[in-house]
Amino acid sequence: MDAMTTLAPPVSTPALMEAVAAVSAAYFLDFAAAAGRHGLSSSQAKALGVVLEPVPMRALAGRLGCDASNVTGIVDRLEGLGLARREAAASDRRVKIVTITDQGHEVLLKIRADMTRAHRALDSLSEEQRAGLLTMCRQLLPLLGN
Amino acid sequence: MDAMTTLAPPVSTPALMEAVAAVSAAYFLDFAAAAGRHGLSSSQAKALGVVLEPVPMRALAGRLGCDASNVTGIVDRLEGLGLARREAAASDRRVKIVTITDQGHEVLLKIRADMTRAHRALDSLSEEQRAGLLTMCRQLLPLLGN
DNA sequence: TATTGTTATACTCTATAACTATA
DNA sequence: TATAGTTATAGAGTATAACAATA
Repeated sequence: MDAMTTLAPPVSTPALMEAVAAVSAAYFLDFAAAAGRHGLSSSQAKALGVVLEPVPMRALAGRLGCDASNVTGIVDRLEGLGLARREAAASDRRVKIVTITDQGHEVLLKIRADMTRAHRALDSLSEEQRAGLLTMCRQLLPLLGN
Repeated sequence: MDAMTTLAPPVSTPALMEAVAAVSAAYFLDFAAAAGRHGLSSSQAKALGVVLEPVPMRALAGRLGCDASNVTGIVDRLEGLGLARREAAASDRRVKIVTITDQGHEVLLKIRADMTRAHRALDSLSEEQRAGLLTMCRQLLPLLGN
């Protein structure tokens, strides 16, 4: 039994949610700003990260958490910028596979390298928030079958 | 200087970024879904959370990470739903203060309660979501000083 | 019949620029 | 002159519904 365990009491759910919200908000704003500096919307940049591995349009919608009809426009614009491309699937001719291009890969790496504020956001968490995240991880692990 | 501080030093690593990205994506999708169930967009719900304390329009824009011109429409819709209201500032007649209403407070609490339930409903997670959470916990735990 | 991707439609979010009323 | 909020505009994201091609 270490000191951390004794110091991390049953953290209230609100405190835990605050910690996650604080980190998430900082991360999202940072991500959107970094994408914008490289001429992409956050949705486009997020999609670019998903298609690092070739993904069907439908599955991409699932990963982005939006309806399939939206993916058409998002991939249209990425394709127009030369950052991704559609390819026909061999097994099912209804399916189109989205793949990142070399140029897209370069842009994605630049965006990720640009993200630094999220680091500082996590560093600047209050001790209660930090304890909340720690407790969350400890509670989730056994529930996830670990 | 207490034990918590020594045990949880500031950390900045690529693994940490991945963990933050995973938790942020999960949180955002959860938040947007919970807001939608109560008839609000994620921007509207986020704004509602900010104005728990009265906030000038300009400051609200800063907190939302968007241009001030957008806040007009967002608050218009919240006001139309009876969830927030504008009030004149006493010190500066150019300024309008946005405040949450009792009804808005109720809706916000329902949304947040909804998220807590969603986070706890691990059984309903997809395999992909489950894997993402597991990875996040494993990466975040040691970096938090455990 | 069911599924994949697309299109059409309508609403919201977003930034830019111009406007007003205050300071 | 500078600032707070609004309006006008245009581009992008979003869901719903309907459609053609394919399974």
